[in-house]
Amino acid sequence: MRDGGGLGDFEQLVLLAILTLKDTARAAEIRARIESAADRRVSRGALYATLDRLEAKGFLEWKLEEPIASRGGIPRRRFLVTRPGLAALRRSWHAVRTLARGLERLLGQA
Amino acid sequence: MRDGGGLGDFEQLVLLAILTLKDTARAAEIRARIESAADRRVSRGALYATLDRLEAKGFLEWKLEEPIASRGGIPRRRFLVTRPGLAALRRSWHAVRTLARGLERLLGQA
DNA sequence: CGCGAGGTGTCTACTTTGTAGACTCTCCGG
DNA sequence: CCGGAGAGTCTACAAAGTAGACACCTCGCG
Repeated sequence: MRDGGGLGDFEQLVLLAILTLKDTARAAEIRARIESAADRRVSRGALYATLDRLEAKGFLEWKLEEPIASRGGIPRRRFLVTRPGLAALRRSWHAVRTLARGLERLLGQA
Repeated sequence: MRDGGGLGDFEQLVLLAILTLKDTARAAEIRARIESAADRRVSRGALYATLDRLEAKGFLEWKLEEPIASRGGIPRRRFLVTRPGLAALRRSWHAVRTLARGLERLLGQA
């Protein structure tokens, strides 16, 4: 499906969340960010599955943080959007922007 | 999935296309609009399946046009986005806009 | 008339995405 | 030792996306 360049709707939200969080993009933060922005519940399973799929497509990568963390020395993963990931996001964004042109008032973008 | 209020990415494009086409939203036009805006191929099967799903969810409705059409007197369906459909689209739009805030330059919205 | 062309909608079959919730592992405090 | 908290994994299924073949109608034409 989607030959490889397409993104599902949740995938888009995840990539956007990572970008806005910059270097603090950890699973928990990503999840909280999406939940507040989209005002809906996001299960951890759904998030990790999506992160895995995006990684498999080469749209994001991650590295472990220093396990120096005070609470529970468990190293957490920090996510980053790759070049291809950003490109894919741009394409999706562009398509929506193009189609929504002229409908701003109707959609209430204010 | 998505309790009923959510929209998939392609569903969003279809609703947007119908809105921009106003009263000329017929299957063929919708398809052409999406193909040019998203710059990708859209099979007729994919489009009709999505239109059916959106109708089942109550997000759009249609009525037959006068079969007066010159070429092939086949009555075509004209699609309309319903109130609930517009509301759902607004929610999706809002979520993306919120998450994308501050990333406009990066995404190249110019 | 009978037939192919062109346009509309239907159906089948399958892949990819989205999602929840239970489960595991580790470290911590008591 | 045990229970709690946090991070990530696994299972199993529902929903959305997609292509391409199929069916039907009307027109134009030999």
